Amino acid sequence: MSKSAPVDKNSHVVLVDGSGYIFRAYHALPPLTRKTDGAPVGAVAGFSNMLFKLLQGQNNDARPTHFAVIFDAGSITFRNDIYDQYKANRPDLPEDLIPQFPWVRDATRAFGSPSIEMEGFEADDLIATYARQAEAKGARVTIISSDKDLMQLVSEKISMLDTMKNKDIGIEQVKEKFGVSPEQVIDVQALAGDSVDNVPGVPGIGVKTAALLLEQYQTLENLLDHAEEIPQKGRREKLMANKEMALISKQLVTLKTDVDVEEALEDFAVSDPDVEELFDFLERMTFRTLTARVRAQMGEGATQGLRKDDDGEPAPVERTAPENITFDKEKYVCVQDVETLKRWVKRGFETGVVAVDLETNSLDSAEAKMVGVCLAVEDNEACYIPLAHLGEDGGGADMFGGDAPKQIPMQEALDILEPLLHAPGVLKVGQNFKYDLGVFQRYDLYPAPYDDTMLISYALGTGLHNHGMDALAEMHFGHKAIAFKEIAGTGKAQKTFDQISLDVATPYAAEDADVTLRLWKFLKPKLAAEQVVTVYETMDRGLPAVVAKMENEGVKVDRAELSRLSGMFAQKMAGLEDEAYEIAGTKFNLGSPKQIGEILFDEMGLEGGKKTKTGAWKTGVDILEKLADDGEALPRIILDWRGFSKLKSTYSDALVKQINDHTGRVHTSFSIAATTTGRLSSSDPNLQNIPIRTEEGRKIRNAFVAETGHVLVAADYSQIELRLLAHVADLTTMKQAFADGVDIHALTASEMFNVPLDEMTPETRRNAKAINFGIIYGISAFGLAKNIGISRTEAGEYIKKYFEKFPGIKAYMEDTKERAREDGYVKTIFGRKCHISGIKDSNQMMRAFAERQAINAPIQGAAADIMRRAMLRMPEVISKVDGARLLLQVHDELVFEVPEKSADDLIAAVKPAMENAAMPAVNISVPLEVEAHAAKNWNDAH
DNA sequence: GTCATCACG
DNA sequence: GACGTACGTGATGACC
Repeated sequence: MSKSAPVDKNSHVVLVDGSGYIFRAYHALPPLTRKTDGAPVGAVAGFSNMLFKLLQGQNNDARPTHFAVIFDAGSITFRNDIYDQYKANRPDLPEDLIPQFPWVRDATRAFGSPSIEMEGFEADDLIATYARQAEAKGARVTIISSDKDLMQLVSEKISMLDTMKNKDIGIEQVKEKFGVSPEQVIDVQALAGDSVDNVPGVPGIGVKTAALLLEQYQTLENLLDHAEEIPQKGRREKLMANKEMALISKQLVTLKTDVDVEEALEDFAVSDPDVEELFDFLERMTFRTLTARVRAQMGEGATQGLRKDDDGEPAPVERTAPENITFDKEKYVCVQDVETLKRWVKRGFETGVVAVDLETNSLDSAEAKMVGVCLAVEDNEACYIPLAHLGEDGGGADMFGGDAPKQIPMQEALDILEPLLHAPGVLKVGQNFKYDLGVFQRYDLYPAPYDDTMLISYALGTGLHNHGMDALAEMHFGHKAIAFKEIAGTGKAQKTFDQISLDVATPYAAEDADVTLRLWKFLKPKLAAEQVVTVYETMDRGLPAVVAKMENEGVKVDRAELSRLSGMFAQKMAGLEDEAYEIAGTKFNLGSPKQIGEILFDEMGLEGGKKTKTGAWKTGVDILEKLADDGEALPRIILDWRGFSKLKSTYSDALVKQINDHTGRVHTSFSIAATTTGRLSSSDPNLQNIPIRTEEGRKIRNAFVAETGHVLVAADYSQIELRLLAHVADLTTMKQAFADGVDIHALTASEMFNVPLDEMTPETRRNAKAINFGIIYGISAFGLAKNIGISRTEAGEYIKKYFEKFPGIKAYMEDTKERAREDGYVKTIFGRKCHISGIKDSNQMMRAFAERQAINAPIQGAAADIMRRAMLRMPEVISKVDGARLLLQVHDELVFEVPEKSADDLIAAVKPAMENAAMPAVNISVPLEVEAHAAKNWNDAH
């Protein structure tokens, strides 16, 4: 199948570590199953996608000229003759991975690539042999793998590529990892050993120490010869006692570069795959998306395009749209007269389900004007109703007046649509419907009932993918919708939708509605199948209308006060700059971490510098704080400057720019389906991170004010996450403390350190508080130690003590991790599923990270669920208080604006509604408490 | 576009 | 005694 071509300096040889890839794909990718029989095919899918991309040359700057996938054959190799324990502690293969091995080889052949393996050799040895052969002929080599054992091969000509992280591994990256150049990697590995492969190494010597020793002695052999000269007693003795082990280890980690291979390198020249075989394979695996991609790439009947041309130059990537018979854009209709519109409305009443999508002239929903409306009632049966398109751009003052296309007058069209939008018997379906509802609200339309496909997808589970239309259409239908960029252009010259001609606008706009309706048909039934109907109905479904209203309300900020603050911050910064230049003896940019690092550590030569992974000096708060404590003046100045700079650029300057011209208020955008835990997020501007912790920062909060005659009411849940932890982990002592209204951090301190409550020092309480938070975050000794500035050992003891004093916590953590491993997700007490990826990762660090996420998600998620439930009830709750409006949500806090005289009424209504928001779904075994205060500005309302 | 930093819960 | 970590977000300026 593959053909032969000479390998020379113009060649690019790509060698894929097939076996390594399978394991990583298996752990990193969702457990996809085959549609025909439910067989596990996740790793095969990941592998096939990667092959396709690599052969196209998407991951590399140059396409391969020679390409092969190399596998391990069997598990016994010549290394077991050297050391019988080699790879002896490998865990058994996961059951659902085993059947995928032969299919991965099938995939390789289907894509027209050689599949190489040899009894008695690991894939790594074959790769090493071929790579060195190609290098000798002057070719460039890319090894597709992230296996550190292959890093010894890296050279000027040979590099590695980690396709999962899209990360190139060259000489520099190897030096970072091992602290030595590639030639010395085997010596480092021989000393440090490897627990994964069960390479013994020298006990007590790790990579860091090994690199240090080799810096001095160059080679392992030289080091061992001079072992008795090493000054440190421990190292000397270990080295002398383990010479033999070190040498055996070196043999184990050294890859063979002279395997008597059966296939010649030249025979790896890429050639066209057998199209029939390829599609046959893709169909067998039921890979819809990839099939569409391959088809799009190849064009109908064509086999070119996947591979290089004969002249060796990369062929241009063909941009053929996937021919997808299910989407027929020809059938979309542009509605320009009243009679046709009435017929579409009638169709909507007949089908009872209508996808609705608005086109506007701006992404900013507080600003956007309606430009057109789309409806879809059946597959391929969709229309676009233009309402405010401008004429062709032709220059002249009158350019938008004269030649606008024929359109139904806006108000007339909306009057015809209104009965449909408000009909209780017609379900309106949107995708990210919050946006459309926000615009509709400003035209006094309130579509209901409605479904939101983005939220349905979110309720089905978070953490696997985002829930935007492009992702959903691609994932479920293998369909790539027209991108807005394609019709409007990019950058400064980008058109707004009202400037786009109707023949272009119609297919784009109608397609979105068509896709939305199909997504609804596909996803809605899954809610029941996945047992998340209650999640969707009671925590998600109604949010778009509530949040759209909040965004439209906006919040008032005091422009003059913010400007005054900007001036004040600028003055303080200027003063600090002068002081800093004085000390440093030179001018520099205080905003540049790079320059700060160089001045502090290179020029001034201060101790305690650490480097980031990119090799720059670390200059974070913790580092500078430490230097300042040691009596250095400059770090303190930099920290103060940074504080003012942050306040000025991110808040006082930025907020003024965000004041809407028409409303005079600031309108944020809340994302309802963005986070993995169920929280909302806020952006443009982010109003969920307005300063509060420092005195200077709180001045920003002073500038968030109520209208004349009104006040802001801030209502926040007190320690909701800790209360939920006490509930879900069934922590008896803690639950009792909450019931009794005891200071929970003081209680913790008293339990942990045996101090009576009335003798508690603030210091002790603060430490206990940090531990409480740590538990919620999936505590680690290192993290706790860093946070409260104690040793890791001490932190470890605290944690142990905590587990003793609060039995239940340990069980909760273990159970949660177990659930994540078993199911791939964890659930909140309200049933929201949060997928945790990486929980089975072979990398210990990734796994630990996933475990902490698993522990945290049900707690943070339950708090988010409760807040969602509370928000959904707010329209009803505040309707009894005249003029009360919900403005903001900050995770455990709601901010309202209300006429001054009604503030007490509002608090009386809101507080119990929030406190009982978990009911009736879950009866929390600790009381939830809400604190609410009213004031003229947000700062004083706390 | 990515990184480092820092604001919030 | 080697790894390198507290959970969830978004905005900024510097730098490539």
